[in-house]
Amino acid sequence: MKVTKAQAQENRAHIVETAAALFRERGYDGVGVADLMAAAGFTHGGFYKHFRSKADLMAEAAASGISQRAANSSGLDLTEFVAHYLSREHRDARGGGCTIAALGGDAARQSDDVKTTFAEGIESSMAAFKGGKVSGQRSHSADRKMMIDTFAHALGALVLSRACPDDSPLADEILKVCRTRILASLRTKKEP
Amino acid sequence: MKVTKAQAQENRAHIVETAAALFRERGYDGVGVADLMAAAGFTHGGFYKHFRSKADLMAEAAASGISQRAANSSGLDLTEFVAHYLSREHRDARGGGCTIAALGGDAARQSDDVKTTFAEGIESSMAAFKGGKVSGQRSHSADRKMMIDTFAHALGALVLSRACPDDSPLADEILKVCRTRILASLRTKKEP
DNA sequence: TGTACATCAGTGAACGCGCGTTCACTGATGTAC
DNA sequence: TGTACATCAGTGAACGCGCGTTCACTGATGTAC
Repeated sequence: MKVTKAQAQENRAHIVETAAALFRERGYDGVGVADLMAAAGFTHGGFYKHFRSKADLMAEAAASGISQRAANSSGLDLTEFVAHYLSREHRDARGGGCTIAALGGDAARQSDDVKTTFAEGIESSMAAFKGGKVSGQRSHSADRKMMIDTFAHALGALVLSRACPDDSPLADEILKVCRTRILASLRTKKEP
Repeated sequence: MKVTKAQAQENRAHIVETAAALFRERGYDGVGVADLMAAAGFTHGGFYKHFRSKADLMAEAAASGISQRAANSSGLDLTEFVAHYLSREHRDARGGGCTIAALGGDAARQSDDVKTTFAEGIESSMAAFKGGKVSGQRSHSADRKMMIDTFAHALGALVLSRACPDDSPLADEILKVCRTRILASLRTKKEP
């Protein structure tokens, strides 16, 4: 059962995307190679025709997940981004959501290979906003600082909210309080 | 080899504390029952004389880790807390640091039992500050909102910084930018 | 206070199981002539 | 264009290994008389 070169490449990409979603949902240790290949529609043996090891795929899936997300939000301004990022929908859809929020904690325990992927992902996510005008900030440096701060703030709110039980009032409270405050802070900075 | 009732209780507590630190360092899946018992100075068989299962211990270790941290920072005001929370020392000492930052992402994938422990931990951590005067906020509700927001913000900065490679300039930049901004924001709110 | 017995924290071998990885095999694709 | 052969993506059984958990056993502690 060989397959067209083009088809093989497509299959590979499909495995990476499936893996990215499953990893976000269940964590790196929560997804086995066999699980993953089955979810992508293959048997597990073929895995090693595409990847050297599971660790290899982890780095690649992280890169894919982050860049896909960056592409999705490239049209938005920071305000719109934050409003969606801290929505209940995003919080409850871990598999389809932000890779850094879903796996950042795990990344801290992974090899520098994976961590480098995350760092690059953070930079390129910020670059996606940098293209469009972010705000009325005076300098490039102030702009960058504001983005780092806003990302960290929103990420923390999402992680904290997700650590609470599913129907917990605290989970919603965190989301709402932080959304309001971040948006207010963005408004203040915009017209100083 | 039986042991005094008091000694047994002490041993149990020691296992929980050892587990809390190991889990923070390596994640729930990164620590085996045998590892853990060896680190605490025992053989693995005795584990089930103290705990029903590994999952049981996970919830208990989370509770222990969070409450210990809350006790440690009960003397500080929010400003001092944030300054330490976003220090390089805290970022690089995951095993001894904040349980929510280290395991919050993993908690999101655990049972509601563990999540409930985290939610209670968040509440009790805030209560530790509520005792001392947090700020010049007018109302109880504004006070609480400010604490939730500040916790989320600091947590996000820590998680984001830890997701970067060990000597990455970005890791330090995130910490510094967010520390400066959170402290500035606390100052603003204090004297309105 | 002293003796006999039950208790149970801790030991270490053993269990079944699922994991990441390897391997011989298949058969359509790609290539050489 | 047609034929013969090499390639290699995908299959599915098998591998060794470490995991969480169980179990028969030990012997000092706690208890009953």
